[in-house]
Formats: sequence, structure tokens, C-alpha cells
Amino acid sequence: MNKPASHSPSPDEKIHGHGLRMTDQRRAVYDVLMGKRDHPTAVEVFTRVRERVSSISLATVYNCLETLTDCGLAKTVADERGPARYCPNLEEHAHFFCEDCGGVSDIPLRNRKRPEDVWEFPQNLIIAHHEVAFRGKCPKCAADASAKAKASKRN
Amino acid sequence: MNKPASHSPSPDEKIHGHGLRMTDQRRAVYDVLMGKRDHPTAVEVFTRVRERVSSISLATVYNCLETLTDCGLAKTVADERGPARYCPNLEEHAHFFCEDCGGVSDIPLRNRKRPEDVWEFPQNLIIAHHEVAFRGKCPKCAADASAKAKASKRN
DNA sequence: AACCTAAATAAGAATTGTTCTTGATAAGGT
DNA sequence: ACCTTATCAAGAACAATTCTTATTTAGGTT
Repeated sequence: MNKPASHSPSPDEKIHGHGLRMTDQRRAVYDVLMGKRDHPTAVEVFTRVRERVSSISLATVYNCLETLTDCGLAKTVADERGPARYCPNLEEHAHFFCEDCGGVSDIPLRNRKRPEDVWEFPQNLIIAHHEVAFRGKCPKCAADASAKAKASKRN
Repeated sequence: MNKPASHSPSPDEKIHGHGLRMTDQRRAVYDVLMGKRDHPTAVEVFTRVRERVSSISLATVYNCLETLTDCGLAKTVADERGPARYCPNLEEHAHFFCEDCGGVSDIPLRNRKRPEDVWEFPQNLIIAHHEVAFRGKCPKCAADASAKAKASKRN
């Protein structure tokens, strides 16, 4: 037994817990997700991982991402009909998609609030999880837009 | 001027308001959405519409659905990576996806509640809209599952 | 250390859902 | 009737993802 009595499981432990191995490819994909938490697509992960594991294939990146999400090390983020994005933030949170710059950011829950408080559910319905997405302008793009509006007013 | 002074605009008016025409195909697609509000996919709409407009093509169904959503007569509902679904409920609401039977249902907001109350947004962010999806077991499938669990316990 | 077995990978084909292209058809306005 | 533009059908094209297959790798076992 080489597992300390109690601590949050490491990535390797989570993978082993599912009867799988932590390979170079899986570790590299995980490191890429953790390294830049900008919700990359599979293709973006692919190009970043290739700098470390140059022989990796896109299909393997898809496989690794699926393994990581199955093992609870990442979540997939659906962006309407665009390519899926991936996120290593395991806390409960929503996502914000900027319609101008395309950026994606995490939105945390307020203290003690639960999404279930806002909607009216039928009796006896069982909620396993939820996905919440907001769209609009991120602070930077909102500022840019209002600066531009002001400038065009001046002319 | 043949428009009454004030009433909620009819589908035809909404379409005309965008400089477009209400054609047989568009009306049939709209009627299908209104007739059975089960959030059909484009292909499901296609098969239902064909009973009325037998010559319609799938591409035209896609076009009609896009036109209707552009004109504010329907909304598209993203179901993860599966085909998009369509919904004529224009009120603000979330969606519930049953993981057992695949059914989709509308979940209304509680009185006076706002989704924005639950999450902690950065300053100066502008929210244009949001999409909220819950997943789990619908009341029927939840009942089936617990009946089955009870039965297997008895053996 | 060689061996066995199952897991993991690379490469590319296949699939799915959706959009685009093209030429024909239809509808309003003059 | 004519002109202009919107709309349509049909199928090709496309993008994202999944599947297939043969090969490689890694642990565990003798």
C-alpha cells in the first residue's frame, strides 16, 4: 500500500483508479490543459501537445481527452455547434463565451447559491448535472465597443 | 396599412418584418414545431413535414428552421454533440434532457428569479443571453428505474 | 531476461450533422 | 407580360468526431 491515508488523488491515481495507465500522451495532454486554461479545442490541444510529443496523432488527442474526462480530470465544454472545448476546472461553474473575441472564461457560483433554486422543476425529476452558458461581451470587448461608439459619435 | 395598432405579431408578420416571405415550406415547418413540442431534430422535422409538403428537401428544412429562428419564431436547442433540436417556446426557459429515454422538456423560471443571481460575474461583462441545460432522469424514467431496483432486490 | 497478454497508439477511413453551390421555380412589384 | 429577387431541390462539400486496423508498448509471469 503506497497511498497516503487521505489526500486528494493525483492525476496518476485517478487514472489508475479506472484501471488505466498514465502514458506520456495522456500526461502531455493533461499538462497542456493545466498549463493554459483557455478552454482549447481538440485541435488546439493537438498543436500544443505536438511540441512535446511530436509523433502524437489527433485521434490519440481525442482519446486522451476522453480518458481524462472519464477519469474526472477534465470537463468538456460545448460551444453551440462549434468544436468541443476542454477545461481542467473541476469546481462547479458556468462558462461565458465572448461573442466578439471568441474567448471562453469560467464563471463561479455565488456562495451557497444553487442553480436548482432558479428554475421550477416537476416533481420526481432527478438532476444528475447541468451545463450553463452565458454569451455576450467580455469586459475587454465591452470596453472596446463603447470606446468605438464614442469615437464614431465624435465624427 | 393593414396592421392593427397593437397586438403580438403573427408568424407572417414576423417573417415579413425581416423582408422575407411566408412560403408553404416555412409555414409547414412552423406548424410542425407548434404541433408537437417535443424538440425535434431537423431530420425529425423533415419526416413530419414531408407528410404535408412531400417534395420538400432536407436542406430546405434546415433553411426554414434557420429563417424561423432568425425571425424569432423558434429557438435552437443544443444537445451536446448530437443534432440540434428546435423549440417554438419563446419564453425564457431551460431544458431538461432525460439520459434514459432521450426526451427533452422545457423547464420554466421560478417567479422573479434570474439566472444572473446565482453566478458571480466579473465587473463590466455584458450578458446577451444564456443557455441552461439539466440532465438526469425524467419523472417517468426515474419511476421505472426505482421499480426495477425494487424488483431486483426482491430476488 | 524472454514471454505473454491486454492496453494504447498512429494513421487514415468512415460517419454524422450541417452548410454550400447550382440551376430551376415561383412570387411580387412595375 | 416582364423583371427582379427570393426561394427551392438536389446533391456535393465540409467540419468535427469516431471507428478500424495493424503496430507498439508496458506490466505482470514464469
